[in-house]
Amino acid sequence: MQARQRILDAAQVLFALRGFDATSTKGIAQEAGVPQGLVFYYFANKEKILEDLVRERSFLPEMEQILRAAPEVRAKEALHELGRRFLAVVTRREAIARILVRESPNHPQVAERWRQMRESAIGIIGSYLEGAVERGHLHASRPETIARIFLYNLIFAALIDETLDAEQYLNNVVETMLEGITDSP
Amino acid sequence: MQARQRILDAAQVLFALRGFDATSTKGIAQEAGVPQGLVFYYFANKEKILEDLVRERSFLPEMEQILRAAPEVRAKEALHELGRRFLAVVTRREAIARILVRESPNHPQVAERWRQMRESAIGIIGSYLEGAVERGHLHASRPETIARIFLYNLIFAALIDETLDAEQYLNNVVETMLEGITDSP
Amino acid sequence: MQARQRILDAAQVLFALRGFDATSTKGIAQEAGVPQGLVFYYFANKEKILEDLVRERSFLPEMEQILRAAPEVRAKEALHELGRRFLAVVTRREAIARILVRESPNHPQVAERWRQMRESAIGIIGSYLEGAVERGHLHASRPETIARIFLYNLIFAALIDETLDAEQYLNNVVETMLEGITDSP
Amino acid sequence: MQARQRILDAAQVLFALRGFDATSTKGIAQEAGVPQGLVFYYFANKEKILEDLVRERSFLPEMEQILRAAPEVRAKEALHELGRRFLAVVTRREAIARILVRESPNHPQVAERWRQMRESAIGIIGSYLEGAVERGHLHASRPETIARIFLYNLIFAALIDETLDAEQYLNNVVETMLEGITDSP
DNA sequence: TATGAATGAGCTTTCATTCAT
DNA sequence: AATGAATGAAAGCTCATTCAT
Repeated sequence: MQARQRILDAAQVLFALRGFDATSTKGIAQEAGVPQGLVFYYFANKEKILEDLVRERSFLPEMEQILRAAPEVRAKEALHELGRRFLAVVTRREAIARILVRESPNHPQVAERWRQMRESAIGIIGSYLEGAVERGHLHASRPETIARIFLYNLIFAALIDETLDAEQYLNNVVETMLEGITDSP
Repeated sequence: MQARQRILDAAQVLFALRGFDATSTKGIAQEAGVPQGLVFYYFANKEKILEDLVRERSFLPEMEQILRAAPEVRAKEALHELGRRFLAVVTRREAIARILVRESPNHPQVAERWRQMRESAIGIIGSYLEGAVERGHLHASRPETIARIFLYNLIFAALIDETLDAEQYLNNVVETMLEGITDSP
Repeated sequence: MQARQRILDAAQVLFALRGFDATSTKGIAQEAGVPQGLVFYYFANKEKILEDLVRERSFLPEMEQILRAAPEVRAKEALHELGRRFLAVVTRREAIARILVRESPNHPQVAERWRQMRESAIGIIGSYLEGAVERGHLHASRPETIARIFLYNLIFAALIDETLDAEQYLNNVVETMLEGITDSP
Repeated sequence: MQARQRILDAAQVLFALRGFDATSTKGIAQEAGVPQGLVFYYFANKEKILEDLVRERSFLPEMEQILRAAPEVRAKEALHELGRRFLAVVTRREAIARILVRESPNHPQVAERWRQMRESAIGIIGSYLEGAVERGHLHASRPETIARIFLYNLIFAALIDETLDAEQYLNNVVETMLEGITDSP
């Protein structure tokens, strides 16, 4: 049963690094240090490795827990904090996060899980913003859209645009969003 | 010479649909209606098909031209317009756009071209915002970051999150960004 | 010990259905509802399952008993009766019969058992015909060849030509053989 | 294109010898003296090799031609002659004939072709017998059944019961059938 | 310039069998 | 006596690429 985890570990590393198609099951077995045949003892086929990987190791619960633990502070610090925590989770689970992003176009199950995670995060951040609005800490008429804009930028910075320094970009985004743009009359 | 274009057409469709790795050169030849051998007569190897594809068909010039043609109107309408035009270009060149997104992690040349396009768009949108600020149509202290936030959201809506209606989300984003969030004192 | 019989039951079904080569020991274990390893606890290898199957379950004794019980009646009715009984035995033990036919070319032990069964049946039917000739119920100069012709046709109808209705063909054969063909002088 | 015939030659030999399942495509390539990959250049999959083999090389036309050429002689000699010719064809095309017999249970297309051949032969032999009856050379009320009985025995002798000398058994069968059995009153 | 046959490495998967417990 | 994990050879098949013509 430990072998199964070693196979998942290896698949996680290789899928994140080279992508699903470019990773051979033989390569997974080697990286895991198990004989080739054992891969198919634990997983019916290569696709199932990916599915089990995202099912068993998606960090949805971890992310929800950490986002919900965001402190009740003024809006600016809270956005900073939520962003930092999200980036921290993504960094800690970077391999899975990259797999979710990369393999979504080809694997509906992965796409669905990835969507759930985004929507969950948006829901939590949006709820927080709503609360802040109700408590008068914040003026914002579309909290959910703000949450979405915020999250999409964090995902982009952390997982898509490799040239960005995510931490620093986060600061920019938070300050820019709070300052806002104002259409002059 | 027409055969070469047919091969690129076929590759464009199949790479966008299934990804580079999952597309066979035989499949490209069939889709293009040309004999197998011809693919390697025009392209040294499979990788070169992808490289030529993004080199010859990236829509950087088209995008720059259309973004620069944005009218000098009030900020809100201008953002709407820029967003609409960007979405229009991406929709018209959707296959290439998807290839840029999908294949970037595995192909540095693709990643670089994709980065250039993003940065170019951000530059143009940022310049516009700066102009608007200078002309007093807009209050904004970080025009480039605003442009980045704006563009990343459009890319996400158009190419990554399949569940979003890009057009409608654009409206939400524009209005939300212009309204802004205000950290209450 | 019951497990062993369950394994033989499963093997009998699957070998008859798909053939020996196309049946996996894992498939046998599943069909039998026993763990994989148990198959090799009871049988040294896959081949031995087949050998034990035809050794323990060939219906030679059953067939001999039922053929020998044929009543002493007029030749025509007796042939009908012998044929019907043979078809009944083959139908009741259809799986084994099909295995004998299918696997004979690849497994000498199976071929030998199958041959014994044919020869035994021919012997019994031939003896009966001889008796009938001696008692003057029948004119026939080569009883054994008649028995052979008769049996081969029944086997063909029951196990080889799937388009034939064995029961009806039996009637045709009996009547045709009794009528005979006569070379006109 | 010569390579394709060599592959079919090799498959014919090996399928007849060991059966379809026990023959590897690698083995076929080796026997044919071609690289492994070429097998799948000419045949989409292993099954298709078998299908093309029986489609292109079934000896239906050859058999029909040779059976139809049977001389107009007295019934006994004619049966001998038809039987000898059938055995000659089967002997000359023994590999294909064995493949038809062996692979019918697992491959419907093979079974169908094999059935067509049997029915065609029965039709031709039956027609001949009918003609002989009409010309008064023969007394027989069920020519088609006689043809069927006759053919099944030849097939059995030639392809199923390895212990029989087909030529000699043919003589036995012809004489026995012509003598007939007579149910004494 | 164009082509289809040829090539062999490598892929995913299956499988009979072994073995520690 | 019973079991499920482990093993590695071999299977069918795919594929990018080469090459003679």
